[in-house]
Amino acid sequence: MRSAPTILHLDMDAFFAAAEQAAKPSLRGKPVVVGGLGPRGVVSTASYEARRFGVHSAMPMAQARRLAPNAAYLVPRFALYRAISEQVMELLGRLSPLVEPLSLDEAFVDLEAGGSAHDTASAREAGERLRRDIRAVTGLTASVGLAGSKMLAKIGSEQAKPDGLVLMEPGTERELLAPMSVRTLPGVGPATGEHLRRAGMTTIADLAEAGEDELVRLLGKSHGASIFRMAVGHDDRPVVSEREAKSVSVEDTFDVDLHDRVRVRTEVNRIADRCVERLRASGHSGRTVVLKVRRYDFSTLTRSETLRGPTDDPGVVREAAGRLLEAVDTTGGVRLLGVGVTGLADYTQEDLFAQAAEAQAALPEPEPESESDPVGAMAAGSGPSADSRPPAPGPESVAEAVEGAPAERRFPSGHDVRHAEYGPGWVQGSGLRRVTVRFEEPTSEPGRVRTFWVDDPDLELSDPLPLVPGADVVPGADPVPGADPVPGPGRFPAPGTDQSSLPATRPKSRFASPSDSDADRSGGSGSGSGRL
DNA sequence: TCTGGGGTCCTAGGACCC
DNA sequence: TCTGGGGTCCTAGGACCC
Repeated sequence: MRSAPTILHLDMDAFFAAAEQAAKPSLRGKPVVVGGLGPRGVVSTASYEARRFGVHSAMPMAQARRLAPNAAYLVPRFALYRAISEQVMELLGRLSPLVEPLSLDEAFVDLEAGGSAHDTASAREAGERLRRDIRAVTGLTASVGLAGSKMLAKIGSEQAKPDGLVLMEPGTERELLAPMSVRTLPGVGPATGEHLRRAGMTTIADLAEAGEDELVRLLGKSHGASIFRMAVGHDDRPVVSEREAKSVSVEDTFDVDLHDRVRVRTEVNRIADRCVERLRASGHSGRTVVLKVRRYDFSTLTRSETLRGPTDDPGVVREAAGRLLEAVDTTGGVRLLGVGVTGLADYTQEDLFAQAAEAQAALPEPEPESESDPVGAMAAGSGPSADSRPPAPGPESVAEAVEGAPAERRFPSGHDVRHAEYGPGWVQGSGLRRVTVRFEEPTSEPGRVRTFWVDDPDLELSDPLPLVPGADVVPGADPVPGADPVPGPGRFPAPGTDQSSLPATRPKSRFASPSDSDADRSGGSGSGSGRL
């Protein structure tokens, strides 16, 4: 709670979908839906054009397709979003050392702590300048809320959407909040909202009037008290830049329910390995292993086991998860499996027993390699399909590959490719061993579509291109002495300078094997298709 | 063609300990 | 010598957020 609106909340507009539209000229102004494309996928982000059809986040993809059959459907490309996010976070870092990222596309900034604003006028100016800079550097629009507290800044950015700025003058918070729905408050979701509605409270004014005791009685001590404080405009939470991770987990929903107990077991092993990979990558070990099982009827249960000490050994985590699985009834089918690790130690430390075991094994003759290779460990237990499992979809989807055939290259819908002759483009759809590519790039005119065999040697997957030419350089920014002007890891790869500066790639030839099409009948499963 | 994946925080009961 | 109290850890589940 402060007397000047110097807490800023930034929220990128329809982030994933907007990033895809910026990367793919033919999708601009069109409905775009990003999310899981499998039979059990849900929507991550819908562009504003798609929202007009009623499509929104968390909606089952099947429902979205019914509502907006002509939208473009794309899988998320986190590498791209991360690269953009780093550019944005870098801009925020120029405003203040106190930046609290909430996700790839959202963050709080304490402008006062950074000396970049001290009153209403300077805060508004900083917010508008930020929006301009984000647009210049990323090509995307963002919304900004400014207020004297986190809660109000966040409500402000929500109201500002899309592409706007809302500043809430301190002192006016209670009257601003009064008429709003209880659901506006962070922490009031469907369940709490329904609970409150049954108690006759629908607006924030109702909450303030009810009083703290009543809300505590209704919602419990912690939740009730915090909701009451928010309802009367009190929120003293500071912006904190460093937050320690508390858990790491990996989960998979299967395209069809698993019934075979052996298969369930091997999937648990696979998922445990992936979880440990991530655990190690984060520089942690953990003490409690959690198994999550969602059954055919969507009922979900978790089982956990706390070890004697933290571990980052894939074998130890596998075995714990396996033991936990023993105690779970899976008859009827398993829809989802997950493995998580909590009780993180912020350093990597070998499990004592594993260490002892290795020491034993090493006695006759030292074998330094034992388990330094999580990928190898992964292959060991996951059978013949350990081959190709690129980032994308559900575990079952490899089944598309023809049996007995050599591992087929996958071209996930929406991903960037480069063709030796036609240059950069993106996968519009694939199936029946064909890939349909639209040849365009962020800075080009909308391009044309061609179809190739998946094994065409001239076609290969490529890294995302920057959305804005020379995007790595922030305009008008004083270079900080000794500092890398580019966000470090995950930055955009250097554009192929020769091609990207040329005008749109214009295919000269009328033919590309095996077929050439302008209409987009890729013959695929329909993924990523639609009239563009 | 119903319902993802990665997280955080809170509650509540039982075990265990002093 | 009626039935203690409080703190901490572990486990399971649920609400919520993006």
